[in-house]
Amino acid sequence: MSSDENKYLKSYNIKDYDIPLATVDMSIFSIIDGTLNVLLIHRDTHPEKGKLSLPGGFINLKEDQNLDETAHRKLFEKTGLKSPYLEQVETTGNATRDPRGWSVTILYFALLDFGKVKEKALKDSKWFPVNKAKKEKLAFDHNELLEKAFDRLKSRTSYTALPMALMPNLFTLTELQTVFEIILEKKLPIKSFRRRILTAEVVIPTGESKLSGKRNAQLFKSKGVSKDFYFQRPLQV
Amino acid sequence: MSSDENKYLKSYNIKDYDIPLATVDMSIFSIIDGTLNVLLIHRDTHPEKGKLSLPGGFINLKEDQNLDETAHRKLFEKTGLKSPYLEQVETTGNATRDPRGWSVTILYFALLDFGKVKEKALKDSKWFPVNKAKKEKLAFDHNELLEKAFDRLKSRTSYTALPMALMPNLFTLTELQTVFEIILEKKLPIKSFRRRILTAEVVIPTGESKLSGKRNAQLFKSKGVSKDFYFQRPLQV
DNA sequence: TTATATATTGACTTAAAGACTATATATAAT
DNA sequence: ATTATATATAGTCTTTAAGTCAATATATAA
Repeated sequence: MSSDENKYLKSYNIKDYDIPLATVDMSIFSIIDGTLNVLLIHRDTHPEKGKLSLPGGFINLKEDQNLDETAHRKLFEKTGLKSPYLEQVETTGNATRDPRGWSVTILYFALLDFGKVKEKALKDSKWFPVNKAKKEKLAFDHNELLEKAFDRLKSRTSYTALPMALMPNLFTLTELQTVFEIILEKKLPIKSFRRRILTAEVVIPTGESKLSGKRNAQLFKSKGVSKDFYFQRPLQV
Repeated sequence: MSSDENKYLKSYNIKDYDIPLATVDMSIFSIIDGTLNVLLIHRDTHPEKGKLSLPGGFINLKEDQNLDETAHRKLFEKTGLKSPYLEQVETTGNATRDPRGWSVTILYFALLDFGKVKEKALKDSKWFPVNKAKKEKLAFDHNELLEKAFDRLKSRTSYTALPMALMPNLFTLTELQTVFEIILEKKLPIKSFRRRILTAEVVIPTGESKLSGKRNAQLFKSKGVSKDFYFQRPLQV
């Protein structure tokens, strides 16, 4: 680095400039009782005090090395989970979304198995079925953010195996299909779904089958959920 | 708004907090002489003075109402164009990418017809073939940003008609196919490509055909490039 | 008039999804 | 034990859009 640049950096003070607020917000999804749920926070500080919002907050410049760490930190605070599926959705920034001024938020969504959630009884947070959450008047522009996150999840579900990240360690293909159907809000053809999952080899048969119901079903486990795996064709619309 | 919240907002001063820098960077692509090019800037200010970088910069809290406006403003400054195709790619934020401190950048890519570029002779900016740009040592983490933008363009090209945004007003199907091939870095089957474009009706025949070469080819114009149009199936890999 | 290059179309093949039917196997009722 | 019932699982035909390959059309140039 040149001494010239060094001089510049020494005299540089970020607070001499007008810059926007920057936050990370997230839609944390899980399946509870056959319904897609999202975690909402009851805000007990200004602004928008008293309203429900998506979990999120400021980047901690000391603790967070990067944005994903901010997201993971928030996620851990609210769920006690270290490594659920996490994906960045979109960044929204404008002059009006926050009464404190120009504000930018980086939106993530997370998928997790509700059975693994540690912090089930945090007083300020609560799981809402997505359809109910959509009807609430959320803080800031969080209704739009929730919609964007859900749309992204829905879209991904039509050509990836992401919903596996919502499943418990062991699951049947019927259970997996049901979760796909919950997200897509429509029924899928059984044979087609099974063939798709099986030929893609995104799932490992445990042999150790069996479960509830009438005829027992084979139990599978996920081979790992990757952002980069795509089925050859999307599900028909 | 409660008077309580009013009081909070009055006492709120963003400069009391540690917040990251926020910038918008963009990969502006166009086709020049049968090659995919990207616009780079010769930096004449600190930091990273003297290096090449993607165009971009700070959000202007006074002028820009939202992030897309920031991106459009930058784009206009560098190309003189008001409405090329613009799409947000991803946001990168960490403690190390900018020597001034924790920094967040929202990455966009733009596609435009080079023939429409007004500002062809800006002294600080220059078009580079993407393959050459990749080999340059760009400022900050802009090599990674360029790669992300290009990867996104490539991916989109396999299941959308986005590359139409790179075409002049009138073009033949062969010319369009060539642009797809340039981006995908591989040949495509002719018959298949034409059928795909034609049955999707993303293009309007002008009747007024004719052009260079041996046998004359029909001229088409774009029906408009939409982020939300998807072919039923992606191109085979 | 013929050669050549590029444009354009016809028609067969392939792959993965959808649709429908048949079979298998568990529990519960008789 | 036998039968009924529900769910799991597999077989197979159809459909659709892409890939493949070959044939035809129409400019320009020799």
